[in-house]
Amino acid sequence: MKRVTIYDISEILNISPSTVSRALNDSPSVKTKTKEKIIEVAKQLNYFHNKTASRLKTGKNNTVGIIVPYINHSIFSAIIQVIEEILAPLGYIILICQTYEKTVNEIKHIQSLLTNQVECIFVSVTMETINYDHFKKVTSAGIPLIFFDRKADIENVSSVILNDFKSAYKATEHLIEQGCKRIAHFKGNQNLEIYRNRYDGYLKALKDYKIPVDPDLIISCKSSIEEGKRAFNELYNANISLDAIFSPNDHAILGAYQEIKNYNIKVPEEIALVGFSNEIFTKYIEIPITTVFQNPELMGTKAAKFFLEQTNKETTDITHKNEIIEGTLLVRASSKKR
Amino acid sequence: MKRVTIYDISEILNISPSTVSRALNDSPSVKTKTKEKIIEVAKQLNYFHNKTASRLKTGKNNTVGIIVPYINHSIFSAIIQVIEEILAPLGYIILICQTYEKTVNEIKHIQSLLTNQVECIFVSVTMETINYDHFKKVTSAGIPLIFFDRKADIENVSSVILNDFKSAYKATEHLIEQGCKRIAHFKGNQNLEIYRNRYDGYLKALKDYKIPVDPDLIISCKSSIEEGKRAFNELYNANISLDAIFSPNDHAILGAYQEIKNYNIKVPEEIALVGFSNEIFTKYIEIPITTVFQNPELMGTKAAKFFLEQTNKETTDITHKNEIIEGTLLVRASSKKR
DNA sequence: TTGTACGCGTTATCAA
DNA sequence: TTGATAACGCGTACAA
Repeated sequence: MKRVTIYDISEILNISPSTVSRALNDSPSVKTKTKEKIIEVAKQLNYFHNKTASRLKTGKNNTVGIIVPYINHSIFSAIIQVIEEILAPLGYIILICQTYEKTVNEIKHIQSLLTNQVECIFVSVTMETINYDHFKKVTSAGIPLIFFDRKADIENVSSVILNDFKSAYKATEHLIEQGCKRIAHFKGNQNLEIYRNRYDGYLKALKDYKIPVDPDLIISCKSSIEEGKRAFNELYNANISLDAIFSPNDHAILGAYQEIKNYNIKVPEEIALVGFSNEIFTKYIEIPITTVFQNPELMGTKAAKFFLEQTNKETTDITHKNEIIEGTLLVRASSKKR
Repeated sequence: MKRVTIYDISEILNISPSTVSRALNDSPSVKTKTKEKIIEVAKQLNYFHNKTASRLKTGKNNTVGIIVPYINHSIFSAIIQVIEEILAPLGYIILICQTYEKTVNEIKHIQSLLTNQVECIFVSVTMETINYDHFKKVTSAGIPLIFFDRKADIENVSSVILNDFKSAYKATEHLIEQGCKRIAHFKGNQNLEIYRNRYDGYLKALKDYKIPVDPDLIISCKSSIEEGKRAFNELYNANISLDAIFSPNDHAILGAYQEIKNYNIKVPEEIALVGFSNEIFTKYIEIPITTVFQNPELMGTKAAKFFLEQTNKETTDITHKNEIIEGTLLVRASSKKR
């Protein structure tokens, strides 16, 4: 099926294509009467503007790309939601890509977005990524690169991340204040800055309150219900005494909770629980779980704003902003011992 | 910043742009040696392919659009996830748009996707939409239009939806089998086919089991926790006796549950609850809620497959498929009386 | 195996 | 206010 072009319209009306183009762009230098005629015919022919051609000509693309590990994970979908909400009304098109935590996919998507001439790339890096060359390609092409939630440590980029260290510190401190002394930690993938920071926040709080760090209480654990079950069972079967668990994600703490319930151990009296992310189930579970609210809406808003500020600036030199958002500890029944 | 083009490469190497183009497209008719030289220089110049130009030239766009009410609602994000998973490896770019349940946004996005020359549009229509002219523009432009979860009743489209009627019937039947006789229904927005069908399924089950339909038990309710609370309180304050609630969404049943708990009414003994959608919290709540699993992964997969079948077909005539997926009733504690 | 020449659909520039 | 023309960057038929 042949698409209708401005030439088709111009031929029918016996006017030049340039006038048609002007009319359809609502240029003031076209007589209202001609404009009306043109729009009328365009409608009749079911014409629609070819943005591809217009992009090529003008160089203005009105497109941004977002790369996340999984778009259906609550924090990412919330952030994408907000970015779309802000940019779509301004005429931007949003391209989305998923990495599934694989660096190869990240590289492919960066490449693809560059060839698509996007005006900005928003990224939350994978757990795997240790080499940042693909990101450098973006900045050296002069395209704004904005990290959210998880960032790569490179020059000339903007970022909006959570104060993971402080949030984890507050979470651990809270457990200590509840009287807990044997606080286990489900240590996340240390490739990721966020998990390193959450781990460090945990360690620092223990140190500040002069609670010895027991390596037996620190167990590597991925972000899933199954992993949380496994991690708790390892501790349980090894007969390691503990009175609290701080998990850097909610899924693992949910898994642990289910096992704890199986063993008829009381929460929070015998074991207090704190998670991270404010997943919706933490609020509605039998014993609501204390967790850290990351404010993804604010993250998305800031990220979008950073882009708009950069792109609207007349000057060519790009300014970079790195913002750290404070997390909010939501204290719920799973940790309230006092 | 001026972007690097194949002309820049061709000048440096003193070869024609066409050879550069061929080399970069890995054409077999370019000597390996020249190819290598070209790729080398391209790398040095940080060249990347301009898909906009190539699209204009070839007419092949490799882009699809997805329009949903909210991308962060679990069913939609799950479906988008799967569509991306299937199409991205094939080289497709995914454009996403949110309507926020507003027809005006739907119209704007359809228009925008058309001007973006997408090869296919996947849509889940808003609750508001009653006029389908904007969808007809898509089909008359010869672009595949594929509905998922919620469809518009028009010609020449494909769709993948749930058997909402049967799922609601099964849900209601299950309550009846548990001995419930006064089953309330949180009637959803009847603009939406899915809510009409769920309502009809409820009515049909009552009828088949010869249980009188009591209008007092049918109360309009939107999909939110607050609305569920309101709806339950209306029933409660009006002193209407009931022994079960079937809600066509999980959020409202959660709201109702919270109020029921406040009143110290026993679930499921005094009131049995059934929701719809298998939101994650239904599984982990204190009393797990019986609900209908919609299998969004399957919906997304089918939708993507429909597109691929159409687009890979050599013939120009488009075939349309309308698939109805069966829901699965997940029976949990909130309705198990026997 | 490589080069020449043109066109995809639009818009910007200049002239009328 | 409108028209003619060139150009955006690429791909391809055709020629060499």
